[in-house]
Amino acid sequence: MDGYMVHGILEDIAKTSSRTEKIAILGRHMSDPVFKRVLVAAYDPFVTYGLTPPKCVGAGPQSLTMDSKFWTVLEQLASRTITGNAARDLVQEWLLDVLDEPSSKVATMILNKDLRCGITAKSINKVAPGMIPEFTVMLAHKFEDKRIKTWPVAVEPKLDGLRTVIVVNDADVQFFSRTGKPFAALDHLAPVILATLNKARAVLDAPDCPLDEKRREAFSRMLGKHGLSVVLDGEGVAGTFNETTGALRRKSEAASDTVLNLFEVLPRRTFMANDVVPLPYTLRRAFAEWVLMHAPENGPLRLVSRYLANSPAEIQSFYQSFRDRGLEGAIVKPMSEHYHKKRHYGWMKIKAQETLDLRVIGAFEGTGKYEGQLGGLIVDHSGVAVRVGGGFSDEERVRLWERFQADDERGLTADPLTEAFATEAFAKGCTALGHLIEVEYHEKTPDGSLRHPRFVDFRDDKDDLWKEAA
DNA sequence: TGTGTTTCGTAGGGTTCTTGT
DNA sequence: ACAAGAACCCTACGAAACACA
Repeated sequence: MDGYMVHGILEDIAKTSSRTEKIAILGRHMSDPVFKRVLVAAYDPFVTYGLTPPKCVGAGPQSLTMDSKFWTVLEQLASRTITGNAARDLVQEWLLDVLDEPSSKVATMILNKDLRCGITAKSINKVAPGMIPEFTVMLAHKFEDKRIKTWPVAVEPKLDGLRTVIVVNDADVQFFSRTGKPFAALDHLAPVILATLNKARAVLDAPDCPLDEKRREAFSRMLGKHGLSVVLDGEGVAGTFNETTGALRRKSEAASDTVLNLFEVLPRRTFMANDVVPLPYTLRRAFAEWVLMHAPENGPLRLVSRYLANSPAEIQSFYQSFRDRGLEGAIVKPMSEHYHKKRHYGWMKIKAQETLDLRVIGAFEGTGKYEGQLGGLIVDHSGVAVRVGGGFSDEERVRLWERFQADDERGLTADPLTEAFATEAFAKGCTALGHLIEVEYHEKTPDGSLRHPRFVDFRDDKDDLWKEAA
């Protein structure tokens, strides 16, 4: 197979909107080494190339085959042997002068880490299990009380930091983000983790172990039959959210003030090899409590607290008490649910929803499938221009982009961040600019912007200027 | 050497379409 | 008919790496 054929197959996959059909096409070509290499190069999340390729179409002589030197170029980019302008120039040369047109297109898509045909690692792994490495953890859905079948449910505080997953295999301790990227800034916590686990192990093995035999057996298996073999899951917190992201990503120094707020201690082999760790929350919680009993007091390892709620009202009151303590929200966990390595209703989050009515001062075009449509609206939030890019339906993106462009041609001259802007927009009959929209968001950021802003609706009804005109 | 830009990563917010129950 | 899965848009912000004056 060569670049021409790969490109043809990707076009076939792009053409059909049916997922089963996409997977069937993938399956027909999965045995080809070039095709496989393209898929892995594009979708392995642990390989990145450190640049955005220039938009250019090749007219060179070479096709992308197994022997192509382009694979070497990719390796050099991935290992950052070649970076910066040198990387940019080399890539441009390959895309323009070396590779032929279809191969150049495929190469560009690889560098963009997106083959533009409606597939990702999930679909590929369905056809060829394990081909694309995936690192997944359990995530929470939004809270819905109809999901609760039995009471009580566990309610835990939700902390605002970075998800941290710690893999312990004997004396080897590694720290990962929720997507499997290493957190080297936490390596200094390995000794305290090992000490805690070893202490727990010693108590289990002692003749005067306080646990009954059945429980001792179960905990012993969960801790690892031979040596230590567990995965700890929790939230790393080092100050505010921004301080935490900074500290944990920093390579130059250890994140020494980090507290690991742990909520799971899972058997490592089961975690690594399966999509589900088939142990009920109650057992996992009991095990985590018992393991972390052996952590040093007031040290960096903490077990997140847990409360039991017997009604939706009790859940809300726990949530409110967490908010009053300055915490981000609550996680609700039905007691019999297993640990699923995906977004699952076994965990449900409750978070604050704030809303504001803000004036539209601009707009921007979308990218990808939203090219030529609205990417988002820009609003004035007490002098700070905030980009609101979520919450629109596809239809609204088309309509609003047209409205904005018509407004744009009216040639507004006032400073967008002043009161005069709305007056001028009104005088010139704008249909988007100068109007109020309701924006939902998570919180105000230290810079006076909004975290996770999304569009709700136009609110001319709340705006004297436009209300009178209507 | 300092300043600005790009890339990548963290966190999160959504809509749309297909498939499975 | 409804839920779940998958794909793919969008945000703010920090660190690192690089470009350029």
